[in-house]
Amino acid sequence: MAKKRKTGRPLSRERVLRVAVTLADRGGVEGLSMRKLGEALGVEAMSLYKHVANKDDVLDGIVDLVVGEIELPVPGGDWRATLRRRAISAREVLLRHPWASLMMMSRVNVGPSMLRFVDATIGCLREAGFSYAVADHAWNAIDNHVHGFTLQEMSFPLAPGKYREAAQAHLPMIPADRYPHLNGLAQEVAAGRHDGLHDFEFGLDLILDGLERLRAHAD
Amino acid sequence: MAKKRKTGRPLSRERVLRVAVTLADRGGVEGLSMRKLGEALGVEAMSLYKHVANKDDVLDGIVDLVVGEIELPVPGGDWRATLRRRAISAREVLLRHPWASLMMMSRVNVGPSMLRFVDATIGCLREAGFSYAVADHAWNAIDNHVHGFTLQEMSFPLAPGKYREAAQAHLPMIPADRYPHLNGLAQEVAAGRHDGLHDFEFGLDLILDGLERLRAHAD
DNA sequence: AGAAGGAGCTTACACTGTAAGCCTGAGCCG
DNA sequence: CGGCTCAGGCTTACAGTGTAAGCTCCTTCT
Repeated sequence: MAKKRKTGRPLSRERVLRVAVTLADRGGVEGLSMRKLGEALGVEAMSLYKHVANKDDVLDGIVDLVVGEIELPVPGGDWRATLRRRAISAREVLLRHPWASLMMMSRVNVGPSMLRFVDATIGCLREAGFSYAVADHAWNAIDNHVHGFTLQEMSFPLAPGKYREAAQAHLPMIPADRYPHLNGLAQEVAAGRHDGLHDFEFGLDLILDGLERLRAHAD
Repeated sequence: MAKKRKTGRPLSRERVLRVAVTLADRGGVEGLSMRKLGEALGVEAMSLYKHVANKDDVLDGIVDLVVGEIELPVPGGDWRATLRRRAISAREVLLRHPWASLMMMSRVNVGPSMLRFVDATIGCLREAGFSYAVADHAWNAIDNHVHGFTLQEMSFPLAPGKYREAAQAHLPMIPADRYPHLNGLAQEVAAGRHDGLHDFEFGLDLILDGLERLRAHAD
C-alpha cells in the first residue's frame, strides 16, 4: 500500500535541491541547515544523505539550479546586445535569490548549467572576434559587475521608501566634518536620486563600451 | 603581583582583532572560532566577550583592520593614476588576506578605516570633476573589479606551477564536444598564457578608460 | 519463498556561538 | 588600614550545526 513515511512524493536529489532553493530564498543560506531542509521535506536530516553527498553538494546544487534560470545568451546576433541582455537577465535572477551572488563569487562552480552558461558566453565573444584571453577577461569583468552591483543593491535597499530610513540609520556614522565627500554622497542618495536598473546599466555600458572599443581597435 | 592568568600581556580589543586576522590568514574565516581565537590568546573563549560584542563584531573588526592596510588615495594628483594605484594596493592587501574580499562584498562595512578609505576615494573623483552619482558608480565599478578579480585569482591559482594540475583536475569536466568554447579557453589557460597582475590591470584599465572618456565628454 | 538492496530512521560525536553567573585580585575611598 | 566596587578573567550550560555508523523495514527480483 505504499505507506510512505510522511509525504506522498518520494525524495530525490531534484526535489531536495528545489526545496533547498526556496528555503534559502527566505532565510538566506546561513539559515539553511540539513535538519531544517529535512523538516521542510517531511523527512529526517540524515535521510537527505541518501540523495546528496553532503551540505556542500547541496550548496553547489542550488547554485547551479539558479544559474539555470538565467537566460542563455544565443550566438548569432549582435554581441553587445546579447551580453547586455544576459547581464540584465542575470541580475533579475540574482535579485530573486539574494543569497546566490555571494555563492557564485565565493565557490568554484562547475555544475552543468554553469558550464553551459559560460560556454555560451565565451562563444558569443569569440564569434565577435575577441581572443580567448580577452573573452575571458570580458566575461569576468561583466560578471564581477553583475554580482558586485547586485550585492550592493541588496545590502543597501534601493526601494524608494527605504531611502530615508536607511540614510537616517547610517548618516550619524558619517559626520560631515570627518567624511565630507561620503557625507555629500549619502545626502545625494537620501535625496532619492539613485535607481536600481538605470544605475546597473550605467556600469554595464561602461564595460561593454570599453570592450567594443577594444574590438574595433584590434580589427 | 599581577599574576596574569597565563599570558603576560593583557587582553584588549586591539590584540584580539590582530590575532584574529593572523588566525584567519591561515585557516580562513570559516575556520576561525571564538574558542580557537581564545586559545591562540591563552584565554578562554568567553573572556573575549569582555572586549568584543560578539563574533560579528570580530568579523567587522578584522575587515576594517585589513582595509586600513590599503594605501589611501591622496587627492591633488592625476585622478586616473591615483585610483589605479589604489586598486593595485587593494589587490595586494587582499591577496595577503584571502578571506577579506568575500567579507568586504558580503557585509555592510562602516568601520573607521573603511569610511576614511571611501571618503578619500570619492574625494579624488569629485576633484576630477565627476558628479556624486558618477563618482559612486565609478568607485563601485572599480571595487567590484578588484574584489571579483582577486576572488577568482585566488580560487583558481595563477602560479605558473599550478596551471597544469588545476587544468588537469578540471579539464575532464569540460569535454570539447559539449563545451567547445570553454574547452578552448581552458586549454589556453593550461598553456600558461595568463598572468595575475597583467590581467588585473587589463580589466582595471577598461573601467578607468571608460570613466575618463565619460569625464572628457561631460566637460 | 527467499535474497538483496535501497530509503528512510536513530543514535551519537565533535564542534559552534553565546547567555548567565561565579571568583578573584586591583584600585579607590572614607 | 578596612572595606567596596568592579573589571577581567573562568565555568557551566544550552541550543544548534554537519555527518559517521548502523538499524529497520519495504520493495523488487529471482
